[in-house]
Amino acid sequence: MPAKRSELATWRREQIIDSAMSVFGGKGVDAASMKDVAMAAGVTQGLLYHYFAGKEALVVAVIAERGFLPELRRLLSAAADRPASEVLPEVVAGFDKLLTARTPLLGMFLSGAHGNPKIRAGLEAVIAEGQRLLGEYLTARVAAGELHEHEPSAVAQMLLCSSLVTAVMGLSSDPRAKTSILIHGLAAT
Amino acid sequence: MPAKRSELATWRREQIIDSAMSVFGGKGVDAASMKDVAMAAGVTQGLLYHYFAGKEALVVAVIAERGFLPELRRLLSAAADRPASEVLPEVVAGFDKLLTARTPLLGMFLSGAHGNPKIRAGLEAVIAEGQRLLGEYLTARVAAGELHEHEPSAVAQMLLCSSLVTAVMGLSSDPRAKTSILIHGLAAT
Amino acid sequence: MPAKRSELATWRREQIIDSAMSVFGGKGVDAASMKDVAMAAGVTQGLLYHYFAGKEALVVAVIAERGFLPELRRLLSAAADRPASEVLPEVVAGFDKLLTARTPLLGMFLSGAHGNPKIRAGLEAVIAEGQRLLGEYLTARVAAGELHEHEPSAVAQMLLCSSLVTAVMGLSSDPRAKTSILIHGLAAT
Amino acid sequence: MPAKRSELATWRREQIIDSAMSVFGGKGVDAASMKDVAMAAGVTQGLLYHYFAGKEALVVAVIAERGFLPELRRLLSAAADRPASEVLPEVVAGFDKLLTARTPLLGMFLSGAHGNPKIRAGLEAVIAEGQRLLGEYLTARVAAGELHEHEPSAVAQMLLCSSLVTAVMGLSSDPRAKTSILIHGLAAT
DNA sequence: GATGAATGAGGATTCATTCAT
DNA sequence: GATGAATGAATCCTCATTCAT
Repeated sequence: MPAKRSELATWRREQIIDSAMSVFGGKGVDAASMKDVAMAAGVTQGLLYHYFAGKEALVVAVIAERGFLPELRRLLSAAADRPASEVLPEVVAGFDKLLTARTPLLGMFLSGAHGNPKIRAGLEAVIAEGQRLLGEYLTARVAAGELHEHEPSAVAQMLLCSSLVTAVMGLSSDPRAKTSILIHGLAAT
Repeated sequence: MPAKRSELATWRREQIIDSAMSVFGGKGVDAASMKDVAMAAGVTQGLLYHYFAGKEALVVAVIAERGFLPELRRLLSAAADRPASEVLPEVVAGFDKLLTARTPLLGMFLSGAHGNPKIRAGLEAVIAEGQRLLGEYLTARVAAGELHEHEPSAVAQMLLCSSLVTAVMGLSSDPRAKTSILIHGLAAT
Repeated sequence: MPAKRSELATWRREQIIDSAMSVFGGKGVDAASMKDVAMAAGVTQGLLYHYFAGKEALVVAVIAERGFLPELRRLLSAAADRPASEVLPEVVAGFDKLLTARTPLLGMFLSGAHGNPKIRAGLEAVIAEGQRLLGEYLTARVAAGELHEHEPSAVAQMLLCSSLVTAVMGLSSDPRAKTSILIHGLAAT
Repeated sequence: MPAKRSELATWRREQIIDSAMSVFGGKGVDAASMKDVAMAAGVTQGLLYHYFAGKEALVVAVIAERGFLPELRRLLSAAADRPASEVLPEVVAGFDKLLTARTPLLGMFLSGAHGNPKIRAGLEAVIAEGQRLLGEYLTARVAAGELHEHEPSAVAQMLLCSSLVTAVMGLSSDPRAKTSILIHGLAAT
């Protein structure tokens, strides 16, 4: 709780966003009321509207400022010259960790993606960017002669979507098994 | 609209369930009001409560009577003696079709899975059952010598989760590419 | 459950009235729904309206056909030539028993007396009649020289009202103590 | 309608409680809707829930803040050394006046005592306390030699219950007649 | 910056009643 | 006599939002 006025303001903002994320994530965006958020943040309802134009703006702020995208980019900026057998398990494990570390946000995506276009856009961005970045890496490995020609988006989908669903549903994911199968295939001999 | 009274009653029930599925799927379970459902079904709100105990009961009825489970079972009861290279693409394509054919239900799962335990249970059942059935088939193919030893649940997750997410998000899925990669692997040579 | 049609009809009527009395008494007239009554009677809602014009008519029927009035009259038709010291305790004890024996009806009076004029009328009738009958007896005893001149309605009120309230509230009543005090007075010597 | 904000708030609260008391008393607690209360108080329905958690909380507030108990206590704190022939008529007349002065509250008790445990508790408290206080006084008069040994609760019941019922039913009560009979008895000579 | 009183529309649900079968 | 499908109005309550203080 900083002393300076302007710092206190931004601190309050962050505090509200954090509370909003956990409340929205906990009960679902629709089911959560602004009163819930206000109480969780320890402020009055009125103050919420001092910092955010409304509920939707608060949702957007949570996605924009707590979204997975920046970390996802860093995670998938895999060194293009390291072998897939090393990089892929790392990437999948990292993505799993990223998702489970911020389950409330994932809950927001799950519950709000349908009705709220803003939330949906946030979810779509994550998937599209993940698919793109992972695809780039795979293409590079094909060029390097490690992997043979294939449809990179299919691999990206299989990897990222399974992480997404397992995180959302609380299932266990096994990055090593998945990547191993993908690289060596299932066929005998 | 049948003539006999008892038939009309069951017909009404079905009609309400269908309307509920599309309304819930369209706006999300939380955002959709019982009034919406009533109007979509062309009945009064009161009648909804003559057939269903409440909103939740209606949701449960939609899941129970329009759920993917029966068709999923039929779909995945793949002949254990046919090769994976044939069966897997069929299964994935079939699952894709099954999901996209009933997008409203998928929307319900997406929007309601978080807050409503009943919906979540329905979604979990679909995933668990799919994983189990597909796993059984793969194990049989390992025994038959077509595939080498592996973790079947990892394959099932990659296949089914990617179908799930692509259907939900309206992305395109390529069953043939996915299964081909899984069987032959990505590694060069 | 009699065989003949007309008997069955009257039997049903009684059955409905009994169920209505206990349901109305149990939850209060307002809080009890016609559905509650129908279920308690083991009939459909529709049939209720075959026998009674509506909820109010059912309430009136319960009061008219299960009311305290007939028994109250029999009870208070005390032999005018028997001494008050004998009659009064009998009467009060009898009234207490009458009230507690049909608590549901008492509950109806309590909960419905205010809003529903019909119920209120029923309650007023019981009180007025009790006051009148008891007053007559007391006047006779004054004439017989057993009691001195007094206001009979005051005695009736003290006796009957205390029975009413104690029955309603589930308190214990002591008829012998009350009547003894009334007859001999509280004053020392 | 005070100027300061905090005063206005408490004023509103009182105003709502008053309106609630008269509305609940007028139509009965069950029959009266929150809308009725809101209109009577000249506020919107929503505001009711700003001040009170719900209908029941409002009922409880009315009983707690407008109940008879405080005044009843003051009334029955009769000087233990004054003779019963003086005190008793005063007390009964005072109780009569107290009850008739706040008929709406009495109506609430009458109509709501059955279903609502909170209301019932309020009514029971009034009766129990009245019985206790009056009993204490009578015991003191026995000790003073004015009255002979007797069951005080029987006297209290006869006095208070008859006042209660006559007030509820709008009957006339004659405090002097009642107390005179109680003190001197009915028996001739 | 911060409060909380106030609003008005909308939510799920219940209910007495009717009527075709 | 009996059924139960159907109605529409009413009920309690919640919510996002505004604004004077």
